[in-house]
Amino acid sequence: MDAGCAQLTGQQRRVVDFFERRSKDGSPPPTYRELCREFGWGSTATARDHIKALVQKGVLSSAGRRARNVRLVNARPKGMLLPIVGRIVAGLPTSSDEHLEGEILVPDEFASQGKSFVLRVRGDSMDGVGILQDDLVVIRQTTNARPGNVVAVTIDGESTLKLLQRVKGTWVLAAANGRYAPIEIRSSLVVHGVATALMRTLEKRQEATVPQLPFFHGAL
Amino acid sequence: MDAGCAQLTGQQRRVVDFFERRSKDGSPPPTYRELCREFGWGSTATARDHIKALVQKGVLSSAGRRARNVRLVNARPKGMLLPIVGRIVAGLPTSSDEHLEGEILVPDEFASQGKSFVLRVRGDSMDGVGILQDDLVVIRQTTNARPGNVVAVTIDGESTLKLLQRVKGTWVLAAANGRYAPIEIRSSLVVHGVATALMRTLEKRQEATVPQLPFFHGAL
DNA sequence: CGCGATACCACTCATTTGAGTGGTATACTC
DNA sequence: GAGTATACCACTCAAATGAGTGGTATCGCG
Repeated sequence: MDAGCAQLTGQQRRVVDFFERRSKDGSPPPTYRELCREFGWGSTATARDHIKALVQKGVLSSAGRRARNVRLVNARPKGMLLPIVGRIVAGLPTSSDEHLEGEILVPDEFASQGKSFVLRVRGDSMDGVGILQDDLVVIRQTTNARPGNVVAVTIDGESTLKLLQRVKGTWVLAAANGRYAPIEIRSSLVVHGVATALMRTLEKRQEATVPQLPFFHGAL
Repeated sequence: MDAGCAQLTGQQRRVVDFFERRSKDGSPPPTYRELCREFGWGSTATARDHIKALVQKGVLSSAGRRARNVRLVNARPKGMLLPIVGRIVAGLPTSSDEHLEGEILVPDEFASQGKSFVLRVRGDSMDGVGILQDDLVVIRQTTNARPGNVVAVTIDGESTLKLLQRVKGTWVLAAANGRYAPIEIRSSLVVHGVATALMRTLEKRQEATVPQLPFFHGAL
């Protein structure tokens, strides 16, 4: 995948780094002249030579004679913004913005494929598998699920997370918690999708009067 | 914060949307002429008028006479790439790339301030508070911690997560799990930081022969 | 040594581009 | 009805820009 990257020369590496730095802080791609200024070159031909070489190596791409149209080939965002849903009302949760709490950036590893949304967990029915109240759970909208999956369902108007199980030939929705009885599948029920990932905030940030650890030995 | 956004006219809203679309797919900002082509305008003056109005309203920004230098004011990445550390060896975990597993994009909400890294959890010592084996925990590197925080520490060469507690005037590192005894603070010990967030993959994606749910009622 | 790749230079040129001038029409407000 | 903001137009122009030509120097390879 990154085969060509190893074959970059030192100077070429530095040029790509410059493109990456620009990309990160939101600046448009540099012009030949801006590259010259950055690297102290005296001729736009030098900049063009480097761009040409890097395009050849597949690191950059450009098309046609347009200003600032050189870009990094692998400039994927590595994540996607998904809506946070507080409660699933009915039907598609993303279409109605009734209980939308906002958006959150979910890493590609957690929601790469298919339409997904983020559900804020209510209740403690899943704490047996480490899913707690107020956790954010990424739900991939799908009609397929396998035993062992955590699924988001709406049962008789109320929406929760349940563990999908197969017991003696029948499908059962179970809470991962002794205090709730498993539900056999018969009532009016909507499956929204399968839980693919979980995100939780552990520490409320209050930087007020924080005590210094007395036993701290210094990590550097 | 978004006070000015409500005062955009319909057309202005459409222009900003175009900038956002371009920004998302990685294209450089449009030129006056590209805007004209997009909206069917016949004069670059029209494009300029709109840009000028939007800059005035604080939605866009531009500086000087340069090609494609108009950009969205709020085009933050909304997340940051943090290294995933498999095991903390000694000292600063991020400096040595010995046990680096890669990088992951962490939402701003989870690691907005201070230097942080991501630790992969080993062992079950924290499953009492919903932190399981193989979870990814965001650690904010700090020398400050409060009772109740989950901290990443290295004790006698081994690094784990512990619950920081204050018991009868002494500091104690406890596991959130009955099977481990709490550790009083005296031995050689390094605090790496405080756990601020948690991320977990719930479903291993295997799209092979997935059975259709027999009870599925159709969420569209 | 010749060959190719890298890494620069000076200089030119057609196009692209931002920015300006001046004008029209509509809508809303005071 | 005057004033102001929006939303467009035609036309112009200088600066910015990508791209080209031709040249130099270094380095490693066979």
